[in-house]
Amino acid sequence: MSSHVGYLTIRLAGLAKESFERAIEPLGLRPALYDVLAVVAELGPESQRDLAAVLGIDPARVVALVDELESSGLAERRVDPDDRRRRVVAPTRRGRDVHGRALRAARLVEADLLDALTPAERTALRDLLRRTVA
Amino acid sequence: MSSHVGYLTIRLAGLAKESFERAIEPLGLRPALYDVLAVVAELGPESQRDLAAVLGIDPARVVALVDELESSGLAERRVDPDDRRRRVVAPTRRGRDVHGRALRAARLVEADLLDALTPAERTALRDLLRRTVA
DNA sequence: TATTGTTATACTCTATAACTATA
DNA sequence: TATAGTTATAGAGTATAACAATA
Repeated sequence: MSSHVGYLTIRLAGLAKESFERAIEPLGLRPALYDVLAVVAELGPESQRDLAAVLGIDPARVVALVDELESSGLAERRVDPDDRRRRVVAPTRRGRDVHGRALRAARLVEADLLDALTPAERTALRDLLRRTVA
Repeated sequence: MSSHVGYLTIRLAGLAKESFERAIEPLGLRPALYDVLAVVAELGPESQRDLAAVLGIDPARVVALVDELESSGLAERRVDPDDRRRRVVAPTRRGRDVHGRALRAARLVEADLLDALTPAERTALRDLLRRTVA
């Protein structure tokens, strides 16, 4: 319909998100769960408050997401001995494994998404997007 | 966090959508309402079924959206005399006016979004996105 | 008194199926 | 019987405020 950058970006984001959802669904993940798992797997254990800050979401949402990760055995809460109000969220061994699989799935989705572009064009697109969101 | 195209695209789409929502909110529109109004204003009157097909949404959703456009005086339903099951949706004069204002607001949002890029880079980004979603 | 996490509530958006009226 | 539109219902996702435990 329109070929404005805003419109095209929203459409491409929709495609990317759908493909990503399909790719991580067999791992028992949704994008929101992936985000939490990725932070604790890549940045190391974090308190729920810090997780909320990093992810830019409300601390109340983190509760339910960590509940899910915990009940599917991908992460666990540990009470911080220095401040017993804090629950530090850490990935389990299986959580790390699933995170690795999800990362690889994401790379495949990305390659498929950019199928029509040459390597040089992919780099150009990435750089333009990076400068625009910065 | 990540600089994958998929992630950057989802972030940029979020920014674009938020800015667009803020820009059209004073006009009494949300993105879904804007989409319907844009189709009837740009492509001419359409049946609700055709609207659903063009927009890629369920006909049941169109009902509520057209209800809203109608009650805010931006569009109106007319029974098709040739097939009295069909309701043709047409913009009112005020609907056309609001659509024009929303379009201009969208152009400002777009310019603001691409502030960091040169004109040549904006064109390049648009072309790369267009080829990727195609 | 302030902060961390939790619970409860409500609100938006959307998907689905059942229903009506016309054909 | 098939189609256009409508209504009702339920589900996911999220925002908000009140609450309990700890500092």
